[in-house]
Amino acid sequence: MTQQLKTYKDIRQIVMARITSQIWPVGELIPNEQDLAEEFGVARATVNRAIQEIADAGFVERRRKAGTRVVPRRSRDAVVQIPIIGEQISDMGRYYSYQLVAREIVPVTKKIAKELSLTPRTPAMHLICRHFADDIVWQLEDRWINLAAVPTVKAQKFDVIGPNEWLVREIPYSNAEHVFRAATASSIERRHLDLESDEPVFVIERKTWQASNIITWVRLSHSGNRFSMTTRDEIPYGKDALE
Amino acid sequence: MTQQLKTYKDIRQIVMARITSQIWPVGELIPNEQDLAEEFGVARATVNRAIQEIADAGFVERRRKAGTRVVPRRSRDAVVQIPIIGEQISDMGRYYSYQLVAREIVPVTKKIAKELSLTPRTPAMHLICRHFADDIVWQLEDRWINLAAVPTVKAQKFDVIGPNEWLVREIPYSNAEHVFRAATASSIERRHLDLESDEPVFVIERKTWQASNIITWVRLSHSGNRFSMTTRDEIPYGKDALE
DNA sequence: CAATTTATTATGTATGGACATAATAATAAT
DNA sequence: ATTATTATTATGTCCATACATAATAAATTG
Repeated sequence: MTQQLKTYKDIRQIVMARITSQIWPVGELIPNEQDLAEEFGVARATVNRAIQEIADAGFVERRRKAGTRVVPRRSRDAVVQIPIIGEQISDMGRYYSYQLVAREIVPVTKKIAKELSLTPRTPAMHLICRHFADDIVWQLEDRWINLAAVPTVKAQKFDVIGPNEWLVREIPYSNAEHVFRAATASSIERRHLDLESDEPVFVIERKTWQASNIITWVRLSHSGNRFSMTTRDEIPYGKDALE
Repeated sequence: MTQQLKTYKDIRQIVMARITSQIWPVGELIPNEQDLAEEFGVARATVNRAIQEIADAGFVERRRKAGTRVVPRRSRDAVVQIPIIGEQISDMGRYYSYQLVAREIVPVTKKIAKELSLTPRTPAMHLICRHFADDIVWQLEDRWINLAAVPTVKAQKFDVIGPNEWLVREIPYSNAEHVFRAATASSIERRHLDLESDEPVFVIERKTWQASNIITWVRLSHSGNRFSMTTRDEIPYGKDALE
């Protein structure tokens, strides 16, 4: 009521509603910007902004001259938040603590050499840490750090702050690759994760790099019985015009 | 060379580089739009568009009057693609096939009643299917469909096309919640997934709904030894100006 | 009829100007 | 000194217009 003129958010919301309600079904061309601008009583630039964002979110495809088309719902994306471990545990309302199990500078194994793109037997820093939620082991961290990429790491003791926290502060912007898998627990994991017999582990492996320099590789293991990852993905642009 | 004037993508790229290279470090205010517009020789609207997108990607925070600030790298997001199973297997260059193991309309169990928000013992469609890659079982699908939300499902036999494919076509735009976990194989999974002894399973559970109507709940299980999920997350706006 | 050129069209991007809005700072009033 | 008012500032949004660009359709040519 208080609102007469339509904003680009209104238009984004209306267009999105027409797509999800299949007024404009999958495969269909939607009206061009000029027509929509007239319908809504706004400038073409305003319509353009609204539909651009919908296209960025992947619901329509736009091609010059051809127009804008509703695309079939592609493979679902699930945005998984890989949380900072301490924050995650605090958010659960539990007490977080950290323990350094091992810290050594040793030649890389063949597998790690490959992961870090180093020649075999180059020295690297190897760390093993445990992360607790209320005195229950929540995560076992098995990490290798490339000394050439992060020379300052040699001065770090990691006795009070964990390597992840330190690295995020030292190298805030890096690229990453994650692998998620279910695995049978290794002997190290059985020793440190306090597992029931035959309990599987949920493993997250992460490699991070910056401009082709591989910085670190880490394997994060969790009790299969106690750990899961959840994501909730809602169709965007639902009703933020009412905000 | 061929390019004299700066586009909003150029500016986005330059600003992003200054952030990742810590010329503008975490916590710092960056110059205001007017100043940047003058520096780059463009209109303020152009700078606005560039920085808006960087803000949407979560690298800076903008507040009126206060200005634009580089934010600390928050919890990592990993965008996991939950693929359409058939496409995923074809993309691996393998032959996809599908088998319906069971199809029945039965009262829901207590657990499923909760997942689908139904009163206990309401009838629902229960399906068990197997998805193969070159005659190896790749995925076991255990699905429940809410008959009230999708009445047309009763006419579907699912003998040649899988329920997921059918549902995506029937209800293209729905919200979803995913849970990923590592689990010990159940007897059904051992029977149908062709597992080694004590091999864990990688489980994806998905619930989908549309406007508060829960449509379906599904548990997708995979061999822990053969299955993993990978994501690669790169810092955006690196060099698309060179495209 | 096929191949090439030209016109048309929808989207993509930029501009300068305008006004709105939220947050802060400065000022005035109690 | 505290509180209420007013000014200032950076971002948020919109407009009308202009021109660029990619894709397609139409017209022309060999």
